[in-house]
Amino acid sequence: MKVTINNKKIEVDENAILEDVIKKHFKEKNIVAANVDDSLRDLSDSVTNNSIIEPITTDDKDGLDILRHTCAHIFGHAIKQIYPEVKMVIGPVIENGFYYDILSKNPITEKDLIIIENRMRKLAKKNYSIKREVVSKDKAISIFKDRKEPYKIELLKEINDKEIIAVYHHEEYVDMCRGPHLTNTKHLKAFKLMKTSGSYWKGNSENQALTRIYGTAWPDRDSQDAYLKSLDEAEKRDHRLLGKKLDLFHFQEESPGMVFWHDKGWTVFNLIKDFITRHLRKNSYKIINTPQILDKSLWKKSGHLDKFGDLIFDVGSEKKEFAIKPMSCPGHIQVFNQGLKSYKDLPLKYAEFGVVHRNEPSGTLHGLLRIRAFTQDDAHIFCTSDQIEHEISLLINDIKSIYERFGFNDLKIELSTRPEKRVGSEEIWDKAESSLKKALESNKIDFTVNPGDGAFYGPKIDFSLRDSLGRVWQLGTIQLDFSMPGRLDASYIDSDGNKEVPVMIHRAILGSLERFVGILIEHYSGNLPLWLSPVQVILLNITDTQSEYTSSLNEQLQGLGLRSECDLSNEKIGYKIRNHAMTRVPYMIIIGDKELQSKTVSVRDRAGNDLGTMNTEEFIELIKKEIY
RNA sequence: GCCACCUUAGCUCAGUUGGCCAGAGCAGGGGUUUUGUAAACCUCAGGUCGUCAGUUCGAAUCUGACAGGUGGCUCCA
Repeated sequence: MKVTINNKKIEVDENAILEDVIKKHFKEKNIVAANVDDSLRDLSDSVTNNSIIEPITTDDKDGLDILRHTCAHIFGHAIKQIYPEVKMVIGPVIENGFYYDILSKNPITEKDLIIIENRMRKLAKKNYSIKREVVSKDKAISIFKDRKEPYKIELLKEINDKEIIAVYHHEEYVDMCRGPHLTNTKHLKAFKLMKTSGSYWKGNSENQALTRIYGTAWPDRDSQDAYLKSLDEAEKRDHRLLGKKLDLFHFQEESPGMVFWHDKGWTVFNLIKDFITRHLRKNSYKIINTPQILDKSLWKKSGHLDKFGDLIFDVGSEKKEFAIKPMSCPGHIQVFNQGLKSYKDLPLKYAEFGVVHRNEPSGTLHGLLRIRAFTQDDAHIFCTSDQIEHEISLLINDIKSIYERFGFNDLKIELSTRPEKRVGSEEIWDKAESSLKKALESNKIDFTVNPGDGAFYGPKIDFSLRDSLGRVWQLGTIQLDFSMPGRLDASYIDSDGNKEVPVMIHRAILGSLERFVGILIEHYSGNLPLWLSPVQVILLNITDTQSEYTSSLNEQLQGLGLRSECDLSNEKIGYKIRNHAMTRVPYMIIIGDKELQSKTVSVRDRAGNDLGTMNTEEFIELIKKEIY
């Protein structure tokens, strides 16, 4: 029998298994599986004639996934030894580790995690062999019947009769898996159970509630430590923590999911809002404002009440039933409907910093990132179907340049198509989806398609960005709507004098301004760029002798429109520097007798760099340059 | 909304198997100090231990309900 290894034909014994062949030809110790003719195989598999064999190590993505998958099995092995009555559900690999869903009568607490983890460690240290066995579907069902694992049987029932079913024997524990898996537990050197969570059978909240245990696993201790350290780093950047430390905003229980903005946070919020407003003015948007509360009949007509009624806050008044607006679009159509519109008026762009309220389930709330009242940088473009492609092209480029201004260059763009719950005919959806696709393609944009993820009224393009920690945030959205204008009686007169229904494009660039502030805080770890810093310069005197000069400099800077403050308190300079560096003020100016005499300033930045002594004019030039 | 966990001074946290007036650091007030590049010193004040109910001679500590929060799940127009 012959196989190809390293581009060389090699003679091997009949009945040889992959492990034997690989061990003979490769020195690496962390080989966990094999790639045979471009498919992953267990090392215990037999060698097939004329195949091309490559080793897979824990340094490979596939090898690491195999290690993590086996780690999930070891978790199963351990928990069944400790709690034999637990039912195993599924245990897939995820980013950085794995999880296992189980059904347990008793809650699994953090103490249990320690106990289970210790048992896993003990099992891994035994360096036992993991045995793969290929079985028929009936055999597999009987195995899991004996083991009293109803969920495994349910999963088996869904598997095609012809598919190969493998079970893996971990001493007395048996799990089912497509594989491949480690052949020995000796490769499991670094793993940790992280947390528990609730989950549902098949991810459906109507189904049986299960317990999910998350774990992480790595080829060695160092890479695990690096991962755990990166989690700590992310925690330090948490916008909720920094929001408190930097005095930006707070939440309190009388208004769950709604922000109390403090002056510094509100300054950042308004700087972002002003920036977007300038963009709107430059691009012929009309900036409007519509009521917070509208009669429920309007929401009924728009279709929102039927689809999203649970998330709408109700308000009663006398005999009328109102709803607090969860979106601005119906309001914008009311403005459009005032006065007769001609095709010459199109495209007509209405923008609003609309404050919307959505009664999100309590469990979903998360700082500024998921709240119940937020401000959208929302706009609706009324246009003809011929104008769609051009308008979408403009938007795509606007969105990209705005993200870049805030320091985000790594974008991800997705096209979402028709969902199950939707309004409008199939023809309308076909047309809508194809115009979005054309706009993306003509701009040579890389995008992925997200089938079934569109809004109920039309398909959409979503813009996500990656922050400095590599996390992805969905922000902007462009949504085509061929339904709502008609439902709410919007129309224009075309060039032939006929009444036509306009197309509406919903678009948001930053999405929720509140959420965007949260993302910015985490991206910059609180060190906002100079143009967004609530306080840009802090002036510090050394002793009382310089207070007057310090105050007059402060007034001078404020007069130029800079956000500066001074700290004349009776404290040592080191103390003042520390305090203001911790609140992330970009520039500190230190003024002592030397500076007073020579009419100069001594400049320091928040990172601790001493920028030396300079004239006030030089300093002003320096920061003006940085602001833009 | 679902599962688990958390809630002690403005903030960050101690508080031993239930036991006299609940502790610390920082922040805050008062004083001393007039200070040169990331925390000067002294002193004072701060809390119905998330809320309500229960067990107990006695509850921050044990039990239950509720509220808010945290991590996920579901959801996210």
